[in-house]
Amino acid sequence: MNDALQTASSPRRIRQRNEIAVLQALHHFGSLTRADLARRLRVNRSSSGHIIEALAGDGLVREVESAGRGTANRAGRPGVHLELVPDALGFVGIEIGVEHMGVVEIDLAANVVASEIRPFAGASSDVRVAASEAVRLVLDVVPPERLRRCEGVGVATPSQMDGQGRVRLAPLLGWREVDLADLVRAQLPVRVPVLADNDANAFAIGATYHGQEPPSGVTLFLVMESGVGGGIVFDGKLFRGGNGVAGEVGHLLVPDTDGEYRALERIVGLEVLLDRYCRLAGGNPLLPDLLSDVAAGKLAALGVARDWARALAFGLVQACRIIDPDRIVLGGSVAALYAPMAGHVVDAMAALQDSAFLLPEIVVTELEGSGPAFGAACMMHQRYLSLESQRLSEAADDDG
Amino acid sequence: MNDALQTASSPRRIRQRNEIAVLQALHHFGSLTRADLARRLRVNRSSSGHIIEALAGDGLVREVESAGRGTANRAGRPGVHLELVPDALGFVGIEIGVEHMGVVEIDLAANVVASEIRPFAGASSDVRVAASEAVRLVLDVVPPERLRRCEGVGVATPSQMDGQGRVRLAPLLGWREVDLADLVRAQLPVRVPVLADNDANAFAIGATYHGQEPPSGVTLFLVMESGVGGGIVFDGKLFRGGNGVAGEVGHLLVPDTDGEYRALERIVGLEVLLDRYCRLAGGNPLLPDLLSDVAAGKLAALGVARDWARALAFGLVQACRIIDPDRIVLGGSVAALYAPMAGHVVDAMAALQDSAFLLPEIVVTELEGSGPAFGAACMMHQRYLSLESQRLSEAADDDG
DNA sequence: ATAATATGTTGCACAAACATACAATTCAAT
DNA sequence: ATTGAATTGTATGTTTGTGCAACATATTAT
Repeated sequence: MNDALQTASSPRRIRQRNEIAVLQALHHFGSLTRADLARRLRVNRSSSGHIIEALAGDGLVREVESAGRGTANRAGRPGVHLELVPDALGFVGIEIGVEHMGVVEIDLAANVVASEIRPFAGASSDVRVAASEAVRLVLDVVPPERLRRCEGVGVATPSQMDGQGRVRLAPLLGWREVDLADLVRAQLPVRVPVLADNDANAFAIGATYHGQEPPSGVTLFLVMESGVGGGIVFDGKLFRGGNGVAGEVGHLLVPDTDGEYRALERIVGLEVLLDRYCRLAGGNPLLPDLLSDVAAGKLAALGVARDWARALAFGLVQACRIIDPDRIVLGGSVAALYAPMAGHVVDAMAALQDSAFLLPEIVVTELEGSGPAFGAACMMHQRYLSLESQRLSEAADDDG
Repeated sequence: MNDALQTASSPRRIRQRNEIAVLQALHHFGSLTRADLARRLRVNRSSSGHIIEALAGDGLVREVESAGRGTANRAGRPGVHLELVPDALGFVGIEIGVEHMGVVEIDLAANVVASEIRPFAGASSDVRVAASEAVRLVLDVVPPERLRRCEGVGVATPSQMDGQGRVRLAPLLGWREVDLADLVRAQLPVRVPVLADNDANAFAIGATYHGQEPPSGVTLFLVMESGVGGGIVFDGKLFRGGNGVAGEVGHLLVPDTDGEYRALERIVGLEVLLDRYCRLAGGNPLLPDLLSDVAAGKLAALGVARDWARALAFGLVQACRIIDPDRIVLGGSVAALYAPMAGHVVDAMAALQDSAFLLPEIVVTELEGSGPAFGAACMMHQRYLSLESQRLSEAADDDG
């Protein structure tokens, strides 16, 4: 992060780089032959073989047993397909939320191997308590032998982080200026890299990890619950901004129905939404009620939903002018309202912006288990596949 | 741009990479010794020497004659300072504007060696005419022997570009779907890389090039004239967005004094600003008139300026929520209004945003000559110092 | 003057990729 | 069925570029 500009190559770091490129390629494309890899990485076939040999020796890569005969439709000797060894390594993600705490463990192939969610009174807990609770949950979920293979622990919290992963301010948890990663690291029985990040950022990375396509372009990610968080993913990597708080779409100023400007999350957030519907329709509706009423075409529900759509559209248009995403991904429980209102949102966006601009594709993700925890694990997975830790740590740093 | 993810290293490409790292370091820090470079690039002193030897052989780097005795305040043999050979190479930037056309030539040290601005009826000219006019201007300004050393030509226009440098739409020039770079390339008598880009983007890169500090963080750049363009620079590189139209701050929706929201550039743009002042104060004021009236404390002028400041602040706050810049740079003639209104803008921003967010530093640049043309030249300079062209082109591409 | 410290250069070793050749394996055509 | 073309994986030797250690050099401090 600090030497973003000038990176020099050393004689054996070149191999490190190529091994990582192979791991990345295998991760994104599932299974490739040595010759495929040689073409893709622009190296000689023999070099590809050497690199694979080293990775196989480390147990990270293996040959696919019987790849099926479907591949051999071309003349020439068919190549042997290679794949990552899923359980060679593991990565753990922790989400510390306001009401719950979640842990997800993924393997080298980014498959979820274990996960659990547990109630936790985050709003009234000290940071140290939260950290030790989180570590206990990890130890409960991840057996010791898999923990030994763990190559990274990520912690996601609803908080503003500085660039170095310290918590600057977490109003929902009542924390400020704490090195959460350090606390967790100290409690863990194994010595692994621990990083903390914003939950929306983690969620964003997790959402891009599902698809197997090699990440490219700019994706704006929104998590809509009580608040509205956001993250920007650029060519598969997080765009954090100068102070680590980029993508705060929920704090965009958007005109409300009364003409006043408010933060977007104070218009389209869960509580506000239900509160408004309650005022029109009475009762004590929950989100599923609103959704079914919208589906049933009830006027009050449609009115609330239309206002929601208009505010969301305004915020999205603003964000599009700044970062020009080619994809917007909506997550969180409130995102379920998008499906019936998609037409309204798109129409409102088109009406609000200059016709010369393109509208990005907008999709909704279904969030399973703990999205931020999964994302936090993915961030460590991504980190492992990008020139850190691993064998590079064997070189002793003796720089002042 | 396409292989953003997997890059592999070859055995002699490592040298290429290190040579570029040396050139970058010398560019950013002006003059360094071989030992300085070795430390900074984390290579051995002997390797540093070899790399310098090769670069000196190519005439790109030379030893500084007499560095003055100020350096030798430390024990030990003093190092020999090295510097880029400024006139070893050149880069040309062209701006094709609505009313004028500009050319700037810079050298390897990014110093301006030649520049000229010429009137040009861009709004009523065909693309081909514009391209050949631009090339003629280049040939007039850059003597043949320097053109032979040219390593890149950049073209900046007020237009939406796609990711590959094609003009998608240029309403001010009446163009659409043209490969401008290709047209210019075909007319040039020498074979050099030619790239086209948005003028605000070019301006942004040019503005970051002035300071000698190594670029880091996120900078939002605004050019305020009749319209308001913008660019985002992230660790010294442009953030273009998914479709190449990121940073369009001028199209942000901002509440006007009448409560309606409009595109920012339709509130703070030059013509609108003067028009409003005219309505209040009468006459036919120009920008300097408004500026001096503001300085003199005339109420009408102050009122217009305050409205301007409020709208600008709103737009900036919105942009900050999305990309979280640590620096905002204002350019263009209208930026002169910022200095007297800085307090108002900052206060308005602070009032509009959550107190948890930091306010970025806001500065104003003085624009000399043709900013976009200079920036376009800088973009080619930057490209040369970043793993393209140069000796890498000697490898024949035989990939399908 | 001598010691200490830092720089630049030189000779040698090593790592890793490249180039080429060759065996292996499949499809297509005679 | 046999041959030929195409493609993969591996083994040879070569080239390149860096790291390491030693040394001469140049300057400051004692």
